[in-house]
Amino acid sequence: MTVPKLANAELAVMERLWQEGSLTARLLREQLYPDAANSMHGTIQRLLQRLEDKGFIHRDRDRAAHLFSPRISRDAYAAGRLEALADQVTGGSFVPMITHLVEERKLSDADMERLRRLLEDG
Amino acid sequence: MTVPKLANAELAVMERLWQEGSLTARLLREQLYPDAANSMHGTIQRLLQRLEDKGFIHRDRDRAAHLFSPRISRDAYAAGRLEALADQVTGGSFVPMITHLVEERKLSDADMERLRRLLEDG
DNA sequence: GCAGACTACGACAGCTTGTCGTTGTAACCC
DNA sequence: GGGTTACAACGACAAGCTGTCGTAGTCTGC
Repeated sequence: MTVPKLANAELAVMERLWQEGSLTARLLREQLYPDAANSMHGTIQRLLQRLEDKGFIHRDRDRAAHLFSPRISRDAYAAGRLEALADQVTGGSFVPMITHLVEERKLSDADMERLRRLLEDG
Repeated sequence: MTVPKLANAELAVMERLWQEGSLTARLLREQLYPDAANSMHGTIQRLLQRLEDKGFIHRDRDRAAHLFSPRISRDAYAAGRLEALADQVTGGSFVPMITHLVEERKLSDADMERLRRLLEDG
């Protein structure tokens, strides 16, 4: 599995980092648990450490309060998980599930059009 | 989450059912754990019960040894999980991750061509 | 009505995840 | 410098899920 799966709380942290670019642990706590106790600070540290271990974020140690930023974009993560899904279920090919989505009309007209243009360019 | 996630052992059972159409617990055990002890029979029953609870399989009680068959196709499962992934990460849209796959050239020429034809027809 | 095969289900260990407490350390203010 | 505040590092743990196993009950054919 090239791109590990993110757990819920980990994903919530990544959401903030994808949105803001980079944040300290304190800012993350304020955004994710606005009215929570200080104990949440340890939780954030734990989550950040695990995210760093998994290679999802970069830790800038230059300042006293470390600054965290994503190492992988949201789209790259989504695409990586899609690859993992394809490997696990459809022998590595994306076509069967996309076909199914099209047949079940789960794709909006706008999405269909965007994909058409994407494939023409490539 | 409309389509629940399958755990590893559950997916292995579904693989057999997708391949064979329908099987008894005994045949599943023989295929999945060829040289295992009889205790595995209880394991299979447990997995089948959980799969039934989640709505993945149909249990035919007509015979003494129940006959199990998929309620959802492989492609429908894959597409359902893809939907869940999109909902969780990219706000419900599939385009960003597929775009990323195309840009990173993770799609083979054959896959690209198949998708082009798929979108033209739709 | 007995043996063999099957179903139903409680129990549990291993793992992951989210949370919390503690300890050590760096910055800052007086 | 001493005290205070904020932060990093990390061990511990409960809860949930997963795969496994044991056991008790049930059905079937002979």
